[in-house]
Amino acid sequence: MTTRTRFAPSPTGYMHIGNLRTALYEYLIAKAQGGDFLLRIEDTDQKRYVEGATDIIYNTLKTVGMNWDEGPDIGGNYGPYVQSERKPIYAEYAHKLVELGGAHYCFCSKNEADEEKNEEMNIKFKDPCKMLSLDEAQKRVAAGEPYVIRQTINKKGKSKYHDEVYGDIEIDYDELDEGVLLKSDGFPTYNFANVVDDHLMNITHVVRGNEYISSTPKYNLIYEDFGWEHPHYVHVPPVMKDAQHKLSKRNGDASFQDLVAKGYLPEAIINYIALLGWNPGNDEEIFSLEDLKKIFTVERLNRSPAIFDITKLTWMNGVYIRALPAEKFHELAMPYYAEMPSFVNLSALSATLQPRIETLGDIPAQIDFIKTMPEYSIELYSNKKMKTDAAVAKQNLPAICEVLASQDVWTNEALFEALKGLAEKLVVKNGQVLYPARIALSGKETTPGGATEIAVVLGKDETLRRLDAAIAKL
RNA sequence: GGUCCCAUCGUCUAAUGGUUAGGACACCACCCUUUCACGGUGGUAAUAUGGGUUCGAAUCCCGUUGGGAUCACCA
Repeated sequence: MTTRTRFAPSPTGYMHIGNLRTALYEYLIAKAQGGDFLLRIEDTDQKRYVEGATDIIYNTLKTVGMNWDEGPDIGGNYGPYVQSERKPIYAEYAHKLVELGGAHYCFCSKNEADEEKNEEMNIKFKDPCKMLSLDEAQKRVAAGEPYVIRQTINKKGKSKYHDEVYGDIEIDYDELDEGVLLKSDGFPTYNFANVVDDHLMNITHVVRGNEYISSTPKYNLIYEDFGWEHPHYVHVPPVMKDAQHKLSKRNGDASFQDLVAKGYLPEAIINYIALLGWNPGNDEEIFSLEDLKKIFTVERLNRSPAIFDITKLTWMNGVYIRALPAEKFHELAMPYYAEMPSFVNLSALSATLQPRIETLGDIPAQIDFIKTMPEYSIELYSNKKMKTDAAVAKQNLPAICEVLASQDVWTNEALFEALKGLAEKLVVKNGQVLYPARIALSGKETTPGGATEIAVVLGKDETLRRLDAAIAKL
């Protein structure tokens, strides 16, 4: 039997990191076995539906390269793959479950059910409708009375099941709630739809957040009542924002698209979140999606929650940026160069930036001095280690200007040799030439690249112009 | 509150009864160096707690503490 997993998000807004990680694990479990990964949209709650949310799901999955084998857009043998389009199926099975004794009609209003509950929540809802005979209930249904279908739980003792991550789970049947399976609007709840769909779609491994651990026995009861085999369960711990709170889309944190907008690469994000709750068992930590497909195993999934650490993601993103082919990095950086003056040598700029940034979002702060020289104090020329100050600058800048003016080959190597030669001729340290030159060209204490690299980025004309201005300022 | 789950450096984690408790990020120091970064070397830093079991416990068992989840006509 081929392994089949599904990613079953509800289209209620942005795709957050925890969701994406669950999708990743689902994808990897399927693909590690050469199985199928499918996409199912769980839109049974019309109130929470957000326009455009499904597109975000499609786009996110596509940009990270997690292609699905079956789904709403591409079809498959087990469709439809949108739950709202499967409404008649759930109704059919719900009524069947009533016949089978696994559920019953309930005519209580929502409020009646709520009032039954103790404020301490330790009294279970005792549904009076459970006492109705099937005959009588069916008559009331036929008469058009509004109803829901609730699960019937008569079993006693302990329910047991095996989870691939948490091991054996035992929960007393008395703890289980006789929840609503089919709502009065005819839509199923998650509790029912997921069971029916996972069975009908031949899902072999159900991967989901560990908040479902305690309701899984209810689902198993439904599988049993229908005489179906239940799938393997892989419950995964949550991704946390801090020790107390799950990562949420509120508070500006970590949706996939936010991170991409901040200049994180999809490959780095995938790599990082794969390691949030899973490890390969050795010290390696840089993995492409293809690598992960080969080495992923559920045995190495963790049981405890993991805090999302943007600092480590940022480091990892830097690793990915540095590993990029120069042309590819240049292409990604281009949008950030939109305002650059025409004299700028953009490929030289990319070359100096690539080893120095960790996210693409770092670019603007690095290149701000290029478009316009910042206001700066001549104090900037002072550097103890380089043994320079404004006086040294004033002394050396004219000669620097002269040497550079006579340079025809405008490359980093050539300029560096020329200025090093000048330092030798003047019998000063390299830094006493290069440091003032860099300040004169940038007006900043730290810059991406040294004096000669910046000169190459600025081009000869602009370089000489800035040196003249600097001399005048001194 | 009932039930379920979880607990190793600040963070992600390794070590499935025997290790000086390992790695990575971050942090600090040094080296490299035309500033910064990259790269290199080194350092600070953890088994929540109390009992068992055992020759030996981070590892197995029980309690405590702390955290999380769940108890919706949300998923």
